[in-house]
Parts: sequence; C-alpha cells; structure tokens
Amino acid sequence: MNQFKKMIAENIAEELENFTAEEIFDWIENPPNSDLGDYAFPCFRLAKSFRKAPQAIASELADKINLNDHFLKAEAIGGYLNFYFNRSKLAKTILSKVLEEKENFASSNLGDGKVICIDFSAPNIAKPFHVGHLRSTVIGSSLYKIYTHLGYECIGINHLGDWGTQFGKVIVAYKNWGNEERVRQEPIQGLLDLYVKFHEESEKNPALEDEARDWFVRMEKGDEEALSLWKWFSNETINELQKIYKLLGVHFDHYTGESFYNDKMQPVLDDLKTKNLLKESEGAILVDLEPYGMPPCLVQKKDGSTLYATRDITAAIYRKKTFDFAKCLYLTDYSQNLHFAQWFKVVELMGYEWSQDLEHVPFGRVTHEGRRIQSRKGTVVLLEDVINGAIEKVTEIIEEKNPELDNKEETAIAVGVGAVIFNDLSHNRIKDISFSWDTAFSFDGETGPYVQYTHARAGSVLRKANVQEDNWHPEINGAYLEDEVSNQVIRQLETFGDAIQDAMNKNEPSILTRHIVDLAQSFNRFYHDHPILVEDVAVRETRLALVIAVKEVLKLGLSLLGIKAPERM
RNA sequence: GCGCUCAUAGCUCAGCUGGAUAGAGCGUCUGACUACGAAUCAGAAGGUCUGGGGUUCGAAUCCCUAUGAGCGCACCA
Repeated sequence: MNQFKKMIAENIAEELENFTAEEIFDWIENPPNSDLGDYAFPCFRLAKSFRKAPQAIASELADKINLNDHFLKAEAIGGYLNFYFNRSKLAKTILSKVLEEKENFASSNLGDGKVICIDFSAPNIAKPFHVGHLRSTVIGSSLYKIYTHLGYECIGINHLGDWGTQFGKVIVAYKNWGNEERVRQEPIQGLLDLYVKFHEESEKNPALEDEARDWFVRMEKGDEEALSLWKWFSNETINELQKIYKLLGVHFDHYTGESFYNDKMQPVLDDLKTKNLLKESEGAILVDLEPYGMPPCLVQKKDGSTLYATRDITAAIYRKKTFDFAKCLYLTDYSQNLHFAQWFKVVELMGYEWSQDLEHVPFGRVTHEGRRIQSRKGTVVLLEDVINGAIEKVTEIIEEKNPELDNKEETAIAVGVGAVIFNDLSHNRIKDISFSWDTAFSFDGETGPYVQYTHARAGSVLRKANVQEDNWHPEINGAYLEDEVSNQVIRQLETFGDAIQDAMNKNEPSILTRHIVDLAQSFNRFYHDHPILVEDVAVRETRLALVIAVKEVLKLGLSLLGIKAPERM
C-alpha cells in the first residue's frame, strides 16, 4: 500500500466523520498533470451527504487539513482537493530507500506464510513449442516472481501433456520407422516427425490406429516395454524443454504432468459418487451443471477412461493436500474458460470451500499476421526460430554499435530473449496478440532493449563517475531534484510498488511492464536535460544517487518480468 | 441457436474498476552526436473512443441495443 496515499487518506479521514481511511484511500487518484498536484481527492461524491457544493467541501478541507512534512500544501481546485508533495523531501526519502533496499525495494511481507500454486506453460510432449506456448510460460513465470517479491511462497507446476493416445501413435511410428540416434539428438523435432509420419501412414493403413490404441492400453496396464519407451520419450523431451526454459529464465518446482495423476483419479471418482454428484448419460458419466447454467462436466468416457476435467479435479485436490495453497492459478488461453468454470463448480459441489481459491487466469490467443497458428497448415511459428532470429538481429546491432563489447554472445542472448519476453508481457493479458516478425525484432521505443539500454547507459555514467554502486553513500540534496523532469523520475520510483501490487492483484504483469517503460522514458529525458557529471559536488552526488536508484529499479523491474539487465550492450 | 470476450490515432497498444484538456510507441515530416552511450532526445501532423440509446453533477470506462471480430457449447487436451 502506498504510504503517501495512506497518509493523505488518514489525514482526510480525521476531518470526515462518516468515512474510513480505507474508503478514502480508494477514492484518491492521480491528477492528469503536475500543475494539479500529485494526488487528488475528488469531493463530488460527498456533496450529497454534506449538502454542500463539492468546491466548498474541498476548500473547507484544504483549510482544516493537517499535513506532514512530505507535503507542501493541499489546495482546492474545482471540486478536487489536490495534494502537492514537498519534492525535495520526497526525493531524498525515495532515493535513500532505493539505495538502501536495492533488489528488495518495494518488496513486502504481504504473503508471509501463504502458498501460491501456479500452473503454467504445460506443453504437450512430442509437439512443437511455438509462440502460442510462450504466453502461458512468460506470464506464469512473471507472476511467480512478482508473488515471491511480495512475500508469497510460490510453487511453479508444469502440468505437462504427457499421457494419452498420441503416445501409442508415437510408439508405433518409432517401432516401424524410428531410430534411437535421431530421438536422442533432437527429441522434439524427432518425435514430431514420427507423429507426422504416423498420420501419413495411417491414412493408407487404418489398422495402424488400432495398433496405436493397443499400445496406449498397454501403457495404462503397466506394460514394461510400453512404459519404458514412453518414459524415455518423456525424459528426452523434458531435457529439451529445459533448455528453452533456461534460456527464458523460467523455473518450475515440479514437472508433474498428467501421467502423475493416473492412479489418483479413481478415489476422486468414488468420492464424487459417494457425494451423489454423478449421473450416467449415453454411457458416459458426468456431473450435471444445468442448475448453474452450464453444460455438464464429463468425468468418464463410455469406454471407462477419464478426461481432462477428471485430471484437473484430481490435481487440485492433490495440490491442496500437498501444498495447502492460499491460491492456485491456472494460466491458459481463454478458449478454456468454460472448462475451468465447470470443474471449479464441481469442486465446489464436492463441498470443498477452497474451490474459491482456484483461479483461472486466461489470456488472449496468438495469431500470426492475423491468421490462426496451426501446425498442420504450416502457419506455425516456432519459439526457437523467434528467439534465434532475435538473437541474430541483436548480434548484428552489437557488431555495428559496440564491436568492442566483451561478452557479445551472452549479451545478445539477454537482449534478444528480453525483446521477445517484453513484447509478450507488454500487452494486456486478455487481448489477442498478432505476432509479426517486424515488431518482435524491433528494438526501438517501448521495447525490452530500450529499457535494457537505459539501464546499461546508467551503468556507463556510474563507471565514468567511478562510483561503486554497492558501497557508496552519497549526500542527497533533494533541492536539486525539484524541477519537473527530475520530479517525474522520482514519482515513477515512488509508485513502482503500486505497480507491482496492482500487477499481482490483477495477475497482470503488463502493468509492471508499462511502468518500467515509463520510468525509462522519464529517466532518458532527465539524462538528456541534466548533465550528471558536473563540477558542483553536491549536485553531482544527488544526480548520481538518482542514476543508481533508477538503474536498480529498472533491473528489479526487468527481473520480475524474467528479463536480464546487462551492464553493457 | 445459446453463452463468454473484444472493438480507442494509418499500425501496435495504454487509459489507474465513473472524474479535470483521451495518452505512448511504430510509421510519416522536422530538428539535436567536438556531449555522461543517438538502441537516445525534442517538435509537428494524426481522434465523432465501432453506430445508436440510457443511467448522473460527470461516461472511452456502467446498463441496453445494433454491427463487426474471436472463442466456447458431451466422451480431445
């Protein structure tokens, strides 16, 4: 909670009997420009209960209110009561805080003792990892970092699609046309080729389908050969996936895929039955959700096998038992909205009051230049190609602008990957993203590299000034930062914590992304307008303190998005 | 057919859960490197917030409606 807004809310609450500081806190807003102050309290809604004009209320409050020394004045303008910071004091407070707390700036103990399970990424084994999978991975990973920063204990779960008839198909294909070497060398592509090959061949020879089904039945019955092949495919793929995750800076605590729940579903079905929730219909077994305006939730097929929903319900129960989560988030695209609404309801009907802690976090779909991404139609854009392309482009730019750079390769990876992640996280979750090679590889303006560049540039000034960031205690004189441009930077630092909390409350990393772009923009303006390495030691130290603080916060912000901040680029 | 979601500058998007003059980036045009990094900065042009109603002191934001787009609705995940 923003401490300054809180001060204002408390001060106002002292003067208004019928309203609590919490209510008032929520009403405080940011004025459209700095002439109108730094925070504003609109008095319009008080007009009725006080039977006075908003303007009159505002000016009465302005006269009465007691402000602490972080504020200069409270002024009534129109129906608003506008609060003006003591810029000098604010600058000193904020900069000192950042310099002291560093990477712990804007952290909190909000989540102490609470566990958050985050189910994200969840690709299918033996299918390509394309740009569509990036969203779940990158949003989930960022939320993991944001919640952790705010004191929660996070458990990242990769609910891999590692079970099902498709494995029977791959096994058949492998036994007929596969070779071990290939699968070891490039597991994902190798297994995908087998999968494709199977479909080509099965068109000519439908008997293969039966064979595949048979192999899957053998897997389910615990047949050793079937299981060892499956396990091998699965391990090879996970190893391969981990390379991508490493590149993206993504961490999972558990790789418990669908197969993990095979032996745990029957007790859940029994439980559903005992609770009288099951109905039979056309041979299948389902939970009727008609009273809740939803189609029924199928939990068992007529051939006796289970479904997606059965596994999700089972997994949720398992996770509650194992981790005792305060919240469990599911990151998938919005086409699964109904599915989640259905099985959340089933969990509720089972009498588990924690069903309300299950939360689906949907996001928009990725299209490629307006068209849907489909593996079959060749419109698929592989994540690997995107990342490699970005890295290549960055390498070119480095060769052109900074050929003397020491660790070019490492830097190119950090910047290229950063561009890809940042691009994804700068959009509102729910909106569809139209992927285009041009924007993915553009590094000007509101992009990851822009923020990284700003960070590197700040580092460059510090090197020139011969300042050891970690071990330097500048004399900060806020009076040198009262101008509009400097103050803008200070305000961005001041509200950084709000952005993090807002991002958490809405499960929306883009709020944070926006904020650090804004910070980078105001810092670049500051950098342009104010020489930092000036003769006057007092001015110089104060401005350097601001540079350190901005650098620190940009680095922190990027890290919460899962993006690295190289010292040079 | 029923349900959910989205529609803001030429393009890609913000707009703080109803507030003060609707903001950025890209692209276009024009300026700024003998400077602490030009992957930067400054300026200009660009808007009936999809159309139409309503709610109220006040609407891009809430409600209704029309249009357009995406998604989902029983044995895939």
